[in-house]
Amino acid sequence: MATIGDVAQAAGVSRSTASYALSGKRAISAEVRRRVEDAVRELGYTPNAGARALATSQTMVIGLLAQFLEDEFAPAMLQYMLGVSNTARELGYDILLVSDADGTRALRRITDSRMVDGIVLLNVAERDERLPILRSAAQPGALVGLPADCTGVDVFDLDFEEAGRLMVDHLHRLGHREVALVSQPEHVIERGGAYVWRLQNAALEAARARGITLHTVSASSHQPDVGQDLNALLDARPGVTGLLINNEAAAAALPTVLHQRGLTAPSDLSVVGRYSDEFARTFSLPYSSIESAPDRLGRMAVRQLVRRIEGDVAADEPHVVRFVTPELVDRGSTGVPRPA
Amino acid sequence: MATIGDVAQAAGVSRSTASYALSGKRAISAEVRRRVEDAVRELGYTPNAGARALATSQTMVIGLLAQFLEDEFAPAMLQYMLGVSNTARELGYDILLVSDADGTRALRRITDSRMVDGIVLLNVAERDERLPILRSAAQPGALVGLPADCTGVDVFDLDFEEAGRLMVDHLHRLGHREVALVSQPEHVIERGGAYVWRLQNAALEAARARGITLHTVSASSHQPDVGQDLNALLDARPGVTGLLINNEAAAAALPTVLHQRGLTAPSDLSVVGRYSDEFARTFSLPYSSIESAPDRLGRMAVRQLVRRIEGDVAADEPHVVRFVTPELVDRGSTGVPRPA
DNA sequence: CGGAAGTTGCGAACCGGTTCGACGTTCCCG
DNA sequence: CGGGAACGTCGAACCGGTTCGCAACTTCCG
Repeated sequence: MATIGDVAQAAGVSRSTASYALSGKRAISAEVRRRVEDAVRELGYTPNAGARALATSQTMVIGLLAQFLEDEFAPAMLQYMLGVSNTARELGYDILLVSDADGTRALRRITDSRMVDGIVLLNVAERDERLPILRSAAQPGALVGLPADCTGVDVFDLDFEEAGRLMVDHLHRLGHREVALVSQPEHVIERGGAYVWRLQNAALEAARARGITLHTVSASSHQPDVGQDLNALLDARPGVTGLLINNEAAAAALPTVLHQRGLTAPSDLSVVGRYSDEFARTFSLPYSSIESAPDRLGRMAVRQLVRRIEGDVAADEPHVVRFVTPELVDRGSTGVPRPA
Repeated sequence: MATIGDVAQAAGVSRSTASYALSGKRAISAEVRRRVEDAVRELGYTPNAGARALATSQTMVIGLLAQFLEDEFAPAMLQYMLGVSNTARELGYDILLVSDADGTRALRRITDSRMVDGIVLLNVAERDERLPILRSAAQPGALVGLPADCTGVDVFDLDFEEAGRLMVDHLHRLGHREVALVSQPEHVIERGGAYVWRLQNAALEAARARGITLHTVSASSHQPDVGQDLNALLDARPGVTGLLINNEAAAAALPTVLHQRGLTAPSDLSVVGRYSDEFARTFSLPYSSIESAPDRLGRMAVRQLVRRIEGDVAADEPHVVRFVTPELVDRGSTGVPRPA
């Protein structure tokens, strides 16, 4: 492999001159620049990433920490990952993918060894163990998901409170008076998936304000349990006319369940989910839903992270906590409640 | 951040001694080793990855090229990625995730700049444009997917021919005489997804040998087109008693389609898919299927790749092309054909 | 015509590791 | 008791870039 020394020799200049000719950080005569560029092309020179990282303390790599936990719905995570990855490439960065079960050790490893210039954390829990490590790291960090303590990092998340209100309001306006909300499994909540609570509490609050009944249940994220959970719910609450689904697996399982019970949306039951449009298309989900905007969140996180890495933002500029406003995508799965 | 120089100073030895004490590549007295290790702990020393890469020409990073193309089913890819990522970590390697649309440029970039020690290619097409680049790279490569030309790389794939035969045999044994095979969209085939042909041709061959009729169709990989494609198929071929699904999106859409038509498996129609068990659980798919073993394939690819990276295999040892034998997972969606 | 300012390129140092050759000790054995 | 081997440590060189300070050569102006 050609080094910059080879290029310099071929162009008849010193190594430093070759470097400056390529980086443009000092004035170089047109003639010399041409000779250097020719040599680069002829030798097929590409700078060695390790050497450059050593010299500049910049790796042009962003660490992406994605935990694939039991009881969590993996395909939903993929969309965040792609949002992050694509945006990073647009900005000139590569992605180091860390899917270790032990996120804390892995995080320490890649920050301490200086493999990355910054970190994106997905799947952030309320009291995320990775956060203290990230705060004490030399590299900036951006989160997708809202922890209890946001100091020292930039945070991006869907406004789950607003999402909860939106779902309830939508059904309320159509005339529904008894509705059920299907949430993530208990494990996810215990592990600190605060977004489940945020949506649920706001939904309960809105239901109370509007004077409608809202039943809340947790459903599994696995087959066939989730189907049983849904069936149990429908058995136990025959008066329910609307279903709010904040659980991807439940949304994916719902068509089959409704089919088996001979029910159709929206004539028998109105349904509103919370997932991305991409997810809906992939899984053939015919339900209106709150767009969770994973690609947009990933994009925002990387944008801000790169601004910090490149020092476009003053070191003392306060960190941001930014919420994406949820929007309801109408797929025609809601209507007036069936007569009792 | 502490450097090895700081460690050496704190331990009262030279940098080289500190290095040897940590690597164990030369004999070091117990006393000195202890002092060095104490200093490491005290200072929180972690070697700088860039410096080490420069000195050793080893980055301990594997490049993972995953293309997320239009008309391909993203969640299926995720499982290959996780198989690769988890195995890599077990063996001490990190993963550089490359999801660029332009895989060729990206591949050249990461190999030439020496960011990675080896490459895993997913989603390999019959005449994959990335292959010539990979062959001329200094790093070894492993593929998941079978290209036309396998020279210079290690190749791992499901035995799709056997899968096709298995599907046909299974229904034939149950007494089916008219069956349809739903394949990937035309685009996937045109782009070189040879596995579609491999399965289909073997299925046709087996059908001919057994004297049963096999209709073949391509279905879209998007909603709602794929549902229409399935409906069109069932309309056009009322005599069909069995369905073979080599298309993840079609498998995911099938429950809804059958429901809408008032059909149930296996009493009205026998169904066999081709996807992983993990996929079936995630998507609530109740159909028996040929296990596509993405985690196993990813694991095999990384294992062999690391063997080559670490020189455990002679440089002239021939490259391998290894097929995983498909197995049918019975989920009770097949039975004797309904009487005409 | 002399000196200040601007241009252009070079040499050397540095980033933080690894590794080779050499050197001083200690130990064993003839 | 002398010589060679084994052991433990060190200094220096190297990996391949970037960057700082300086010097040579022009150019311009008073």
